[in-house]
Amino acid sequence: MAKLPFSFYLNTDVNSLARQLIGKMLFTQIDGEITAGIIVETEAYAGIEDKASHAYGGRLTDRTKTMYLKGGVSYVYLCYGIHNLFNVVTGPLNTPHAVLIRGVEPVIGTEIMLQRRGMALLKPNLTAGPGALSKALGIDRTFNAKDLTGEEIWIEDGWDVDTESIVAAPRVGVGYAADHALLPWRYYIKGNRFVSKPNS
DNA sequence: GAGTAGATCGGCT
DNA sequence: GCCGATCTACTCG
Repeated sequence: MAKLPFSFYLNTDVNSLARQLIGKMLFTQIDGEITAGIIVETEAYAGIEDKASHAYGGRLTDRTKTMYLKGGVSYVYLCYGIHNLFNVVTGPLNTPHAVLIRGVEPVIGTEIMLQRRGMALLKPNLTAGPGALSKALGIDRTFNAKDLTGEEIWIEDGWDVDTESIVAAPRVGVGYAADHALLPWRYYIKGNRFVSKPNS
């Protein structure tokens, strides 16, 4: 097992990258406690031309400026005032492409994840859904703009998922994006229990 | 099990 | 002021 190299994140094709991230292992280390899970669901957000993206039309604010960074850092932002959503920034500098991680399957530190979520039993909803997985892995806004090859959060190779097990479907919760809402830019492992609810 | 409301921050119209 | 890349708790059947 080795961390994915910096060059992995510089791919300019977000959709290709979103698909490649399926089956990878996402790690966090907080106060010496390591938790990790296999990525089973992602969504691609393609820069300034994607109406569902925060960077649509070149929008640049304190929050979204992270997306304009060089690939290989995290973009964590607050949604609905409550949930921290974790994205992987990809592509070269000033190309605001990002991949939203929507679901992981717990592998390492399951006890710690349960504790963070205040749950007693391991159920799929521990880490199914972007808000849920962030909380389980201990990701909050202090992880924004972190180097994904560092010591606090990183990604390694995980499962070998064959192409036929990866399904492409429309993205979730972006109905407002009009003609871009139906693009099949959501990817997930067919039949996996930790894929978020709507659809699957 | 399905449907609805509440939580609560950043960025628009 | 309203709505969003959401989740949970609470109601009613």
